[in-house]
Amino acid sequence: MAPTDDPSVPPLRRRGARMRSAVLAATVDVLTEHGLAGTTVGAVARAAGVHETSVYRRWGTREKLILEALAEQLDTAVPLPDTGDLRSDLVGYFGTLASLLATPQGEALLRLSAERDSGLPDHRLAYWTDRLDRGAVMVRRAVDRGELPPGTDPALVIEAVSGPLFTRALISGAPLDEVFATRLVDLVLDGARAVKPGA
Amino acid sequence: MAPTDDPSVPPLRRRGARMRSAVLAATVDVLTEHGLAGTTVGAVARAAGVHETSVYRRWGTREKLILEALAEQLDTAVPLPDTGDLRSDLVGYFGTLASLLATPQGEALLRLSAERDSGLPDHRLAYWTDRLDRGAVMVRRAVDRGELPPGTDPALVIEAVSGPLFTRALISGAPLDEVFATRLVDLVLDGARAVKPGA
DNA sequence: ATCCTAACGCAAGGTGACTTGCTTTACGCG
DNA sequence: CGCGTAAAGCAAGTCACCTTGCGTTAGGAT
Repeated sequence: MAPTDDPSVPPLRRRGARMRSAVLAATVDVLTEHGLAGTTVGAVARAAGVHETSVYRRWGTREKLILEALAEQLDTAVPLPDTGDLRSDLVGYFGTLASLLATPQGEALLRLSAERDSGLPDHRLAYWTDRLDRGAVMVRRAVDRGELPPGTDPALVIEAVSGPLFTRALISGAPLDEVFATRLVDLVLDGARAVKPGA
Repeated sequence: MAPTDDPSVPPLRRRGARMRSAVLAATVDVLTEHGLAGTTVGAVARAAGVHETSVYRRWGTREKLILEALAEQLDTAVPLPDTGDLRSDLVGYFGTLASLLATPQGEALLRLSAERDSGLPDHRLAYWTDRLDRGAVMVRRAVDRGELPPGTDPALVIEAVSGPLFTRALISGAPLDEVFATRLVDLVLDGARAVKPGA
C-alpha cells in the first residue's frame, strides 16, 4: 500500500531514495578502499553523511548492505557468449569470471556468498547459482551440436571449471587470470570429449 | 626448554596441560552442537569450566582456538593411498576428503581457512595446501608410471578435483559424497589422459 | 498553505571479540 | 617442606555489530 502508486506522478524521489544511493555508493567506495574487513557500518554511514541507525533500519545487517551495494554495481557482468564453438564460449565466459573474482568487489561478493551461518538462508546463493545455471546452457548447446557426447552432464562441466576459480579466490589466493581459466577449460573439455569406456 | 624434559617423571600434567585439553575438547563439543557461529569464546570457556581470559591468553583469538581444536582432532584423516593405479588413488583420496568436508568439523575447518581478512596471513592455509601438495604426489607417480603424458601438471589436476568439492562445501551446499568425487576424478582424469593437439 | 506521516537523527543499551592491570594460587624446584 | 614464578582468576574497559524508544523534520497529500 504505497501512498504513491499513481503512475501519473514523476519518480517521486522521496527523502529515502537519495539516502539510499548515497549509502550504496559509499559502501562500494569503502569496500574498494579498505577491503571487506574494513567495511564497517559506521565507516559507511560516516562516508555517506548519514546516521548509522538509518543504515541498520533500511538494511538490517552489514551483510545485506554490502550484498545489495555489490549486486547493484555488478549485475551487468559476465555475459553469456555464443560463438558456435564451446571452447571459445567457455574461455570467454570463465575468463571474464576470473577477472571479476580478481577484483576486490568480486572477491567480496563471493566471500559473502560463502558465509552461510548467519541470517539469510539462500538469498546470496542466487547470484552464483544463477550464473552457473546459465553457464550450463553453453554446454548443452554444444551437446546438441554434437561437440560433446550425449551423456555429458553440463552442470558437472561448469562446476569443474568454476570450482577451482572460486577456491583460488577464497582460499589459496593463487593468481586468477585468463590463463588459468583457459587451462582449466582445456583440461575439463578434453575429459568431457573422451568416450566413457564402461557405460 | 621445557622444565619437565626428564623422562623419569610421569607426564607431569601441569595446570596448563589439563586446562588446554579441557578447552580444546569443549571447543569441539560446542562446535558440533551449536555450529561455527554459535561457538563463542565465552561459551567454550563456560563449557570447559575456565575463565574467558585464560582462553584469550593462551590462544589469542577465537579463530586460532577453533583451528587448533580442529587440527588436533582431524589430523589423522585423509591418508595418501598408493595402489599403483591413479584412478583408485584419487577416488580413495578425494572420496575421503568429501566425507570429511561433509562433517560439521570439516566444513568449519574449511570455512575458517577461507577467512583471510583478519589477522593471520597464511597460517590456516597450511592445512589445505599441505594436503593438496601431498595429493599432487599421487599424480606425479602416475606420470612416472606412464599413466599420464609427461607434460601433465599435477597441481592442476588436484585443483580441478578439489576445487568443486570445496565449492560445494562453502557455497552451493550440494551433496558431498564419494559419487560426486568419483565423477570429478573420472572427468579430470580423462582430460589429463587426452593428448594435447597444439603443443 | 498546512497538516500527517514515514523517514531520519539521536541516545542508550545489549552482546561478543579482544585487551589490560592486578591479585591469587597451583606447581614443582631446591 | 616451603618458596618463587608463571599460569590462571578477576574486573574493568574498548570496539564493532545490532536493537529500541523517542524526538525531529522532510515530503507528499489535502
